[in-house]
Amino acid sequence: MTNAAFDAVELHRRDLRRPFPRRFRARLTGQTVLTLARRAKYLLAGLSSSETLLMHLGMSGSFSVESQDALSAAAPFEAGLHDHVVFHMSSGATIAYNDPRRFGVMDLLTAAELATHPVLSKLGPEPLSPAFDALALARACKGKTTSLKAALLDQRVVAGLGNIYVVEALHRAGLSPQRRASTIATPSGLPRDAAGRLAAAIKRVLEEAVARSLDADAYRSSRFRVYDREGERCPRSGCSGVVRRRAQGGRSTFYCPACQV
DNA sequence: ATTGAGACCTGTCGGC
DNA sequence: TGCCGACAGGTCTCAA
Repeated sequence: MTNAAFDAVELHRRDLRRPFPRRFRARLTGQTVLTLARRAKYLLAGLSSSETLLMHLGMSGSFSVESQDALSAAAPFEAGLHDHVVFHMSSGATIAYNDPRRFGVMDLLTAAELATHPVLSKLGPEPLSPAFDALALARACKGKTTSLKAALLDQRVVAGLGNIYVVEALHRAGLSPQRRASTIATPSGLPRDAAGRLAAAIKRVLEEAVARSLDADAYRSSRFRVYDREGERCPRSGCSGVVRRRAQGGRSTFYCPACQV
């Protein structure tokens, strides 16, 4: 959608998780999208005004795109339930943001606000980038008394991991979700073996997820190795453990007590 | 500063 | 069938 401009913007509420910024429609209308990027779980659209449209899908947000030829004067776009924002683009496309739980976010940031953003500016490395490795992970976990599970969900340690992929990566690495984060590093922040295994497991889990997401059938039918598999046999070859579930920080953790140490 | 618990919302699913 | 509680892939805030 780069190079398309916002011809019109419909706003059907004044807030999602937070209020929309002041003059949201006026500031967006007429602007051209020059760049599209992702950082952690945020989407960033760079605008011709040099502002940035920041978007987050929360838990239940989604975008749908209707092309020009799917719509007509006789049957124009009609916002459905939970279609909170609708973008009418100069390309003819209509883009609707739907979000039943409204945990999503949209904001408009000036270049200065983007650079100093209290969340964005503190995000950790992208897990699939070379900057994320055993050393980076060890440094970030050094001295942390919290659990490995909580540390990996902390977007300042590594950016973009959510509950499922943290659970999957910890199983892949053979590390207990309850284990103290500091134990994967030496006191000076150098990586122990566990840090290398964990960094590699995170990359592998995400690479596989990306590959699956490119195949609609594989994606729909896909399940995970331990997530949502309470009571099933541990999938690790040679392990005869049973997957357990427990609450950690209010969210479900799935793990094998036999092979995750 | 760090940490853990609770809050924010609506929809869906399983059990009675 | 309908009702009810538990739970959902994410942050943020607050209190210790």
